[in-house]
Amino acid sequence: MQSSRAQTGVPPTGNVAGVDRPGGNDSVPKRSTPKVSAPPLPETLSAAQLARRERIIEAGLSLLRSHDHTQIQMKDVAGEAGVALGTVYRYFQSKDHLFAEVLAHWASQLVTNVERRPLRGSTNAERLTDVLHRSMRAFQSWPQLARVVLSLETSEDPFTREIFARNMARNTKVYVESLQGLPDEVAKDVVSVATSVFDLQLRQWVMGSQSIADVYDRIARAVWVVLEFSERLPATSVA
Amino acid sequence: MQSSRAQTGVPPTGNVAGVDRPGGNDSVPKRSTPKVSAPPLPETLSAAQLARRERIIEAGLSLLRSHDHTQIQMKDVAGEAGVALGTVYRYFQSKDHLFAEVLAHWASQLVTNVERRPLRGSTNAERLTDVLHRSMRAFQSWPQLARVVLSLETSEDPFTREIFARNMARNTKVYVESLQGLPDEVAKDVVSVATSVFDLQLRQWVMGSQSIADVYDRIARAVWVVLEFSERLPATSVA
DNA sequence: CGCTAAGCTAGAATCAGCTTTCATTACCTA
DNA sequence: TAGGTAATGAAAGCTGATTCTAGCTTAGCG
Repeated sequence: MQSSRAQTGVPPTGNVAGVDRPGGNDSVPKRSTPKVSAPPLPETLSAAQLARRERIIEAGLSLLRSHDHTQIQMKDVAGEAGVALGTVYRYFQSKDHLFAEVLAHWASQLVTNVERRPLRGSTNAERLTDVLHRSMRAFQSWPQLARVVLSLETSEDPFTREIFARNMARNTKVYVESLQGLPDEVAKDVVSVATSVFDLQLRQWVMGSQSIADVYDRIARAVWVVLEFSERLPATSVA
Repeated sequence: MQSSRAQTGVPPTGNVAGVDRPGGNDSVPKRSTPKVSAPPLPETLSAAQLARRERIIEAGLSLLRSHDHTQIQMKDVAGEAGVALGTVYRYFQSKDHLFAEVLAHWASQLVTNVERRPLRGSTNAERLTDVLHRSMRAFQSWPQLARVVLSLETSEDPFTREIFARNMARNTKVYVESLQGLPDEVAKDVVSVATSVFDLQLRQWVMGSQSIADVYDRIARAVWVVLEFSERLPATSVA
């Protein structure tokens, strides 16, 4: 189930073992059963249940149209989906998990959408910029979702992490595909940098410390700086 | 006081006006005075008060040695500092605010430290990589602080944002200074990208989805890719 | 020196929301 | 149609930040 966290040099989390509380508080470990039963995998559900699950996700997505996810309460989602609160928790481990699924749901629609119409531009830089700008535009038309992303980026919930990782992998794939004629290694590096820039710009925009115009500009600029160099490394020079 | 948030195209926060709750819940606004009085500026405090304030910050920093900030409760900090809980709130608007100051405190020590010993490397790429690696190493020896950073990056608290912005400006300055002979515009772009990469790598390491070795590697690689290009733009070509 | 407001302290009380529980009831399959 | 699983509704748990209260202390001042 859990995927990552199996690397080298993982930082000491410091919260795994409930050793001792800071203050004079000498409380007990308190490791009550973290969760009796994990939510069933979607694959194992009946049609009716899948539908119900879907309904819950769409309810969440729908509520995000007009409300920040921090304002949306689980009971609201349940209500909107026409389902009992407990039912929501049958399908989703936590609020984070639910919204991670919501995000994935939305993103998967987007990707097919992006794939539908071909990328603009004749150079790698132009194409990569185009994809990044498209992604940003998507968030721009639904800022609440951007907030969800930022919030989930630091979620500890394993389900959330899993979904999130899958999501990021998908994005990376799309980005990589916008690059042609580059050695795999180089393409990977370029995409890694592009992703970083996108991430930070998204955050700064959402947090209100950067105008959307600057965001687009910085993304374009970053791509330019990075790619124009990389394309000179291999023999094949563009333009 | 507040600095940013005055740009163009700020995204609709959606949580400013307590219009209507999603569900059928027709609760009242409940906007009791959000905060009667802001914490006094450090400059206006007596020596004894400054000392007390300092003591609180150091208590927070000290507790971070062995505990994640989410595990540290305000009362713990108060206890560690030998101060009443209410006093902590006299000096700091919120938990976020407190930890932002803790972070700033730590960072300011670091910076002077970095400035003390000259940067290694004869090229811009080497020097920038060196600074970034040093910064990362600092976090590596104190992962709890990295977590604080990630958490504060999305804090809404205006005090926190302010402190954070100042911090980031300081970092940027150090980074820029590692670059020599580059047009201002280019240097800015390079640093912007470098910062993004650093940020994402820090997050991925802290969240356990990237080994620390890979983190250093990716940073170096990113700098290489970016800088080796930029240094070819102006007349002066290195190596 | 005596007074007074502001600063402190120790605790207790609020509050908000996610999560969990539980007694029922509805549904599906063998 | 019995047995078991899933869903419902309502009502607690629970955790911690934040706020409030009442009684001391202390520094500055006339």
